[in-house]
Amino acid sequence: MLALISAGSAATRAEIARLTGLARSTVSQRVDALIAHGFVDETADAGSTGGRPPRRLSLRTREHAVAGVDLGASHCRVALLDIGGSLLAVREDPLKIADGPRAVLAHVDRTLRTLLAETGRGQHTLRAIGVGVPGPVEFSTGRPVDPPIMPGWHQFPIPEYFAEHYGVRALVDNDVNVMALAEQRQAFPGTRYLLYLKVGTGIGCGIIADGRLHRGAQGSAGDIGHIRVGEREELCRCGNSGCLEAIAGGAALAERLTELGLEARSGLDVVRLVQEGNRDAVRMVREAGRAVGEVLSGLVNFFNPETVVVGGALAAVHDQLLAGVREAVYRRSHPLATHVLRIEPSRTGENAAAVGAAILGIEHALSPAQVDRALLQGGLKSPAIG
Amino acid sequence: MLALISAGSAATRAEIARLTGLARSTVSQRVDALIAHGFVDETADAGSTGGRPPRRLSLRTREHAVAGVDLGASHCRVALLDIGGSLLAVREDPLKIADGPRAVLAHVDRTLRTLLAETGRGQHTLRAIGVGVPGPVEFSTGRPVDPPIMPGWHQFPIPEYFAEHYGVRALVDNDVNVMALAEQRQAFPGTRYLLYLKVGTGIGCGIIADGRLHRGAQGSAGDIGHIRVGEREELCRCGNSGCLEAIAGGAALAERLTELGLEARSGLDVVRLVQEGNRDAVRMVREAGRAVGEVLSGLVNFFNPETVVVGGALAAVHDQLLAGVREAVYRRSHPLATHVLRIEPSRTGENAAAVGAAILGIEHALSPAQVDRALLQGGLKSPAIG
DNA sequence: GGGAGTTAGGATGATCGCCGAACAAAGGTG
DNA sequence: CACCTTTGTTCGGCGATCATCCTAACTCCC
Repeated sequence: MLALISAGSAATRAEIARLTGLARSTVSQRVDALIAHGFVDETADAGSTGGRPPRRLSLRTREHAVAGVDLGASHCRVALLDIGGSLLAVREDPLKIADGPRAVLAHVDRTLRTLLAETGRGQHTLRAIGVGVPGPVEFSTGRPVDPPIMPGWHQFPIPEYFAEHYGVRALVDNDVNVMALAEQRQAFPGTRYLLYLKVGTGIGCGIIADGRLHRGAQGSAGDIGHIRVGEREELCRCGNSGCLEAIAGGAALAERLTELGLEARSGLDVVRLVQEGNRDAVRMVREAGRAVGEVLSGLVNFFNPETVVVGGALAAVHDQLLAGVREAVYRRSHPLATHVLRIEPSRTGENAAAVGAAILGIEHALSPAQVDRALLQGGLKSPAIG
Repeated sequence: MLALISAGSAATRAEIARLTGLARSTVSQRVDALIAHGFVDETADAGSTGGRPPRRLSLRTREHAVAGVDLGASHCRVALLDIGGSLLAVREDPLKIADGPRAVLAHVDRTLRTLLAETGRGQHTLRAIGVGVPGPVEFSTGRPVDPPIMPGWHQFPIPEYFAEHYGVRALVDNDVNVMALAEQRQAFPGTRYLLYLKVGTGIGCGIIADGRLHRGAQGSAGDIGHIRVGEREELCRCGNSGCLEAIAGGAALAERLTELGLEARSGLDVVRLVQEGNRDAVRMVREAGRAVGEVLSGLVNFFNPETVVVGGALAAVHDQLLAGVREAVYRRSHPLATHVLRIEPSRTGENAAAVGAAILGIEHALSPAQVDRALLQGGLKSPAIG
């Protein structure tokens, strides 16, 4: 009872009927229920096309908000979206994730309350929370699993924390996964097979297969930072050598530029140098692109995606990076797989992870099961009917 | 109206009710319909457990057969299975696929009629045909797409051929895909994420994600034979160098053994030499295993499967091959991904592709949509009722 | 060997979701 | 102003499912 959430993309009763194939009467019945329970609003009439003008339906965005939390190694970004997917407010603060879950989540809690207050939304309008973390997570329980850069977070029950404070479900996933989700849902809605490559300090990959996130058996899918490139011997912090991350990761590039006597502590510095036209930095980024492309060419053959999106800090200089990536991929991958393949820079920008996390929350809140549950419970703040 | 096909795994009415959560009355009603239309048989009572003994239900295997066709570069294997998945008969003949679709399909047609006759099944009992071919296929239309070793097959409408001759749907897929399907359905039924690695003349990979075949955007997923290994420079027939297939494929190994003065024309000869204890051959297979493992370790990080199955001609010497594969994978892959990872030799044997193709047919024939259609059409040869 | 208890399967009336047809509303068009 | 088009609503009906009750068939134990 509810494929009708297509109202998310705006529709009238008659349109829904045509799209879903349901009888107009049935659609009316269900829409009435949704209106009565405060999920949907009837806005003004739209123009007629020769007959009675339809009444437009829209999600009641004012009363249904969702939060997206992007936790990085040294930052914390919280976004507030309405259930229709519009960004209402964002805030980023520097914050060491190594401070541990209690401190970090308390900060998120404070920030979220501030954002709710600033946008004039009551706490009771929050429907779900999505969280992206920089490490492996068991999605079903929302607990990090041995995350290397998140000391103290192993098995910490993040969803329980938010359930206590807000009484809503929290969905926790790897940050690269939610970025892939944001990119696919917002920039490439028709694409069913998409890879999101994040080239930042480290290198990771979010996988959309058949329109859904692929997390793999243990939820560690997409961990491509430690795939070996060629016969190279660069030492990696993982203990192996020749890892993609140790060759093309932002941290590795910065380190090598420092050895050349340049001022570079992180991937951002590398980007700055490239933008300033430093030839060593440009060469190095292009080289990194080739290394990424070499690994990617294998993944393209294996996975056969329609679209590869390259994001992360280094994607800011995508002219240089993508040139190397494309070069390697088109040289090595099978023509059938590259024939219609698109390799493009990310379009979602710095809010990608926070928005992606929020999308996780939105899709949960709008899932048939959740909506059914809400309807059965007599709605939320239903003006009429119980 | 029909999750009940679990009868495939044998069940009684009461069991079905418990498993599906449906009311016992509802189950009875639907089972009656299936019996009336000849899909299901009521066999003898089973032992009681303290109450009325249940009546066992089983698919009416005598009246519902499915064919699986395995087309190789130089062989053609046709298998006849009943709808329950039991192998009734197989036949393999040498046959050059390069003879073109007309000649090959005519041969399949003759073989299939022979098998039906030999097993005493009428042609009208055939419900579907699955076909595995050694090249890329657009699954939805069942047409090969620029298959390199199948001259004359490009865009040939295989399903139409069988629709004409038998009036049933034919499902055509890449041979590695159907082998992966056979392995997952028969040997690892609980595994949701599985890779099937075929190491034969060439090297390919079938992918099961979330329990279903992953074919990718253009249906070319799993084409890993031309992923580059290290910095090696072996020339490959694809025009590139360092391809996995050119290093570890059976054809490449045979060629190199020939250069050493040994008698080896194909992967089978390599296997024979290894079994005879030839040290060069053993070393070479182990080396090939390491090359395969190096590529596989990347795929394991990326895809995070539960199980990797190694099949194909060279898997006959899996002691040597798997040793190399495991060595490379456990050295290079992330612990989280390899923690519960199993790397095992294929269990399905030489009938894998034919049986997998037949499974494709069985699952089609038992899909709710197909069963509904059959029920609406008044059954097939229903003894009573119309 | 005959009840008591247990489990399987069948029959019946009620309920729920959905559909189709008729109808009312609201606007165009000549 | 009559007539058409399109939208949305009302209402009776149909089919699938469920809960309940009932019968069948068997075990176990006194």
